[in-house]
Amino acid sequence: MRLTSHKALRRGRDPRSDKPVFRQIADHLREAIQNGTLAPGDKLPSEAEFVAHYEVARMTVRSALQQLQTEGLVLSEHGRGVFVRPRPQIRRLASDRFARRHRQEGKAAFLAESASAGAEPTVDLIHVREEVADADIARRLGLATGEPVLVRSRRYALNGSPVETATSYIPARIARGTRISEDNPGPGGVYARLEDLGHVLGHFEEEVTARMPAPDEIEILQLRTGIPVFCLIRTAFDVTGNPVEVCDTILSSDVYVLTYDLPAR
Amino acid sequence: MRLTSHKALRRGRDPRSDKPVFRQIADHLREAIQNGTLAPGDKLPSEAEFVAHYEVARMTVRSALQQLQTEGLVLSEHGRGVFVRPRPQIRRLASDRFARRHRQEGKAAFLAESASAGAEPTVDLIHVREEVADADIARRLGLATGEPVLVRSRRYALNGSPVETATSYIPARIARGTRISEDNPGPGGVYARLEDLGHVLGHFEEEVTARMPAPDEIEILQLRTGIPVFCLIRTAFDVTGNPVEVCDTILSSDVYVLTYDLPAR
DNA sequence: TAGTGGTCTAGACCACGAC
DNA sequence: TCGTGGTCTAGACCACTAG
Repeated sequence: MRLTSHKALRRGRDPRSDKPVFRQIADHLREAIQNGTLAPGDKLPSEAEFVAHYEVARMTVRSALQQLQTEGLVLSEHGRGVFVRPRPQIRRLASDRFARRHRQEGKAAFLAESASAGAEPTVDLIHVREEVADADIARRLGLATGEPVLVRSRRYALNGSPVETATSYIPARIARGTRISEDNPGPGGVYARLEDLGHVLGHFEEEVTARMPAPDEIEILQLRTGIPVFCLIRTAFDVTGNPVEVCDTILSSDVYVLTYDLPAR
Repeated sequence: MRLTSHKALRRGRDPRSDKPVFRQIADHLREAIQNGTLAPGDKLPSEAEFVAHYEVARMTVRSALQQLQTEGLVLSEHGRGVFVRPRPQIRRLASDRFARRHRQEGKAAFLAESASAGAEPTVDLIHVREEVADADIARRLGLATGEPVLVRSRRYALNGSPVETATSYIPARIARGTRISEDNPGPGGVYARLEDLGHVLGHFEEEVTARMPAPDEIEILQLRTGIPVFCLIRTAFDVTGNPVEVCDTILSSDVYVLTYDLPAR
């Protein structure tokens, strides 16, 4: 980026504006990013260059850059510089992604979709254990208080970048002693095993919320500042209407577009 | 909140931690908020009190508070103090919210849901005009380039607080000269009028993304720092599979839970 | 080693809110 | 008026990256 002259900004506030100086600088840069003057991946001028150009203190420049960072427009790399955030490859999650026809191809949902998108999927951080369900999970699964559930946690990555964590809860009375309790539940995943066991799936209910990530989520998903997460809580019901599984998923929101089909009647 | 003594934090960094001081302060406060020591609505100690307690510069305290603000945990009010963010009343959007049986009650979706939730709904900022569709809208509506669309913009509020903006795009060849072009489209809303005109609705496709809001969105939805927005782009199809409307909706994510029903087959 | 961003200090003046 | 947070300055030292 070439710094053009903005005399009005020098020596304190622009008299034509009551906006704080750091906001005016942030607005300049935001506009440059949105109109393409600064393209994704481009390096911004250094803080020192901004200080010289605008004739302000370094903290004022940093406030402007911080503002853009919390908007998710730029990212800073210690020792390298500040860059316009590149747009990651987008993953679309379709509402039919748990349809039986997909399970019958023998692949779990994540692996099947990734393969078709041409990215290299990996799964790690698998923990499988039994616990007493917390109040919310127990309510969703219709469990008695104190009833045990099987908890399956895993993290999914594409081309080495984490994109999603998921934690499944299955009543222990269903899962105990079956392949669902093993690290690898086999072809088609947990849902295929549930159907093998006679719990034919009828439908799913999915709740979607969004919020800023907690520090532990930033770490596990390697998130950048300014990127919210989607929280999905999905309940699987069998054909008789009984809940058989709850899955709590955290998605990095810059990677995902969720698509749903809604009925008109 | 009563400030307990944290000698380890005084006089610079805790030698047992390589975390920056402002992060340690933020972590303390985050924990107090999450374990309930600081309840929603509570006032935090003033910056001056933190400065005296931790024996750090004011900017260090402000960095910690800024951190919590971008996480959406606290909000600051100029001249009053910093407060633990109160949780607003939640609205659930169900996937059957555009079902015909709801339209037939004669109410548009937003008003019908709000009434049942006991909140006072208002709609303002209505603009109705004809424009040339941009590339994305034209693609979704299957329009020729340059073909005009009717654009309907409005903002919805509950009990005086804005919660949602929506912009509808309807091909002008369908809407022109009908009640759809008027400010008040009549009972049941635009969808009811489309069906009156013979465009019987078949289904909707909804795309959900989340991101940090742009400054104009912060203003129009009166958002606080640290709250992402949902972006919904919904396309309405008639029973013959032709798109008849696209609706672009921005939701404040701390007010909404989206719920969807997914098929298992 | 030079340049970058990350943290921190110790002040200053201002704008807003409550009393 | 006084206490609050908002902005800004002019430095300092540190940690990371690159050549």
